[in-house]
Amino acid sequence: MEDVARLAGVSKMTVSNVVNNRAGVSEPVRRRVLEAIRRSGYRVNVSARTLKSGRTGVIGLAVPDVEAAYFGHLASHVIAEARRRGFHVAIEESGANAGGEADAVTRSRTLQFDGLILSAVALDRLEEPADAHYPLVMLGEQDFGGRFDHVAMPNEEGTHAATAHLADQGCRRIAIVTGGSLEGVNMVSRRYRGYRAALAERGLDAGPPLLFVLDDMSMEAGRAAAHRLADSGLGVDGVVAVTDTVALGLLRGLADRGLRVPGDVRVAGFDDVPPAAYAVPSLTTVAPDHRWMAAKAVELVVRRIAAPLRPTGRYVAPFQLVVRESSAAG
Amino acid sequence: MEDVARLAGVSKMTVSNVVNNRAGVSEPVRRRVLEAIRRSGYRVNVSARTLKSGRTGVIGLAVPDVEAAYFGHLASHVIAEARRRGFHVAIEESGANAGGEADAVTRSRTLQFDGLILSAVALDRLEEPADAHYPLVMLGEQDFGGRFDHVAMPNEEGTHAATAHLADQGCRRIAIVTGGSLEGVNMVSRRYRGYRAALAERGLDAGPPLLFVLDDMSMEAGRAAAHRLADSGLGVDGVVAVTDTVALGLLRGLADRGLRVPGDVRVAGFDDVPPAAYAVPSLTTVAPDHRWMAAKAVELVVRRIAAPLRPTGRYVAPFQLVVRESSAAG
DNA sequence: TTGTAGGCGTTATCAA
DNA sequence: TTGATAACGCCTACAA
Repeated sequence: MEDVARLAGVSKMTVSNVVNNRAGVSEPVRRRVLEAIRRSGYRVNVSARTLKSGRTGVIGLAVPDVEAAYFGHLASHVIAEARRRGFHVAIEESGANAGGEADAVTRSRTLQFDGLILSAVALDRLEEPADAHYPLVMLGEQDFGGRFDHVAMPNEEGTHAATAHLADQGCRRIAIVTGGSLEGVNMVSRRYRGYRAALAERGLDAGPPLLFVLDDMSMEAGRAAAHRLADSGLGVDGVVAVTDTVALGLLRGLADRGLRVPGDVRVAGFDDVPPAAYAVPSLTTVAPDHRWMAAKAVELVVRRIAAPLRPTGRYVAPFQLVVRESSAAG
Repeated sequence: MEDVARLAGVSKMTVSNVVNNRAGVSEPVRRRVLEAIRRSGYRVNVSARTLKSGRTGVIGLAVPDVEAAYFGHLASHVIAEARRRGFHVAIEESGANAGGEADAVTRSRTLQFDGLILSAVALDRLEEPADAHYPLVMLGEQDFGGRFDHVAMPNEEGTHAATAHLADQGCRRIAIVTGGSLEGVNMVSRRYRGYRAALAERGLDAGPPLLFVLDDMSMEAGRAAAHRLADSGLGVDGVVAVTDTVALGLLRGLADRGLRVPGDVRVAGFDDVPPAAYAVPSLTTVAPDHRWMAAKAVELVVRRIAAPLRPTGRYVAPFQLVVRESSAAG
């Protein structure tokens, strides 16, 4: 900066004013400075600016697993929306466990992200006594008792719609394939509740034999569940999967056992990840409005960065049930 | 930091020494300082440290599209390897075009990433006169004339192996579905060359009618290509797809037209993304060693950060041809 | 309209 | 083994 100032024959302060487009710099001086910047290849030092201002202009996005299709999808929307608002996004991987998610918060502050969007799957009790007002927006399904801004998925509503749809297509023995804990309030328990409610309304069986619980929510686990389901002799004719990833594994596992979809079994997923539309058969699924969620989450962090003490809010994403081949009638 | 120093009754410098695990601090003092840190909730200010040291400890990873399965896959390996070496990874989206990729480099320097791994698909002539020694590692397929460290895919070798395999399975009319420019040296032209070579060795047809060029390399484009291919009357019995994403779209498009895979047409892809194993039918594909590539790329940036002037190198990833249902014999 | 002084939090250097 | 000082590059506040 000093070099530029010398080259242009002005002070550092004038250079700063030009760089930041501040008023009060005469046109000829401004031009001299810009020329000097160009010639010297000067570039502002973000660290110095950050040190002074206390802001980095970076929003963190912590997701359980960057590899999962769903998160790539989400990330691209968050990046776009943040850019629109003049922020930059840094993606963090938290691992799908409470420790990793708590670490992500700590790391986010250490790295001085101005705020963090945390797609939490495991963290239900987050303790942050030291600095309770770090701008933190929860994205996901758990219950945080109103302590954080929270963009939620339409978990119950979505699964309810998917289950009801399968029933409407003629399914009578509808299983659910899910993972994680059915205790407490989280994605899994909420989706399970939507499934139960839809079956109850129609007087259809629900009970444990139709409940398949996975160790994790991977494609491989979905595939294994399909094998168990096919071998169970339960006469299952419909399956609600807790996520599309699991559903895609299911489709594969049912194919392994020679079961036709939708001929023998109808399947519905949740998320509408891109591969869902291209699977063979294409996958019926609950499609939350990801763009809406991303935009909302970014809006909330940005607002909270500006006003750390404003009251928190909870917002549920709108969704559509996208009906495709995997649940076709007849 | 001053607070901590006061609390522990030492100087800021001693606090710094304790925080950084430097030798030359007596045990009792160290303990006092750690206790003071704990009580005060002190956290180092990364910006200040960066300002002083000129290093952020962050490596950028610029990918064309965070949404593509392949890049999520890659990113998770890069993150793991970087963490092992004490670096943090920031993921950037460049858009699959030369402008976006050049911007990614500029942004990387503005944001003061210590180095950048650039998965370039469009950038063939990168000009950076101002600061030619920014640690930059190219990941991908283009030819950079030895100006950068470069981790390349086994493009020709891989496609050659896939094409030869289809021929060995009995295919006689093998098409290729690809995208982008066949001019110059890039991923697409390299893969095309591997395909031509394998066909030539076996005296099989190649020529333009069997070449399907896409506008982009999306699933949707792959699907559309399958429709064109099915409607072409060319009697195609094998297809080499330039990527798995395209191949998965192809499988979908062939299903749309009632063509059975592998019964009527055999298909091979490139990348071995996770969904490839779970597709119906599961996809035969060229599987470059992604972990190896990620590790190599990180190793190269880290080395170049330490020694900006060392000579550049080019490294080609090892690969395996993973044979699955989509190319089964008979 | 432009310039000067001081400080953001850290660490390298050198002195005690 | 510990501490004082200066400097990293920028920006706020104030003075000219």
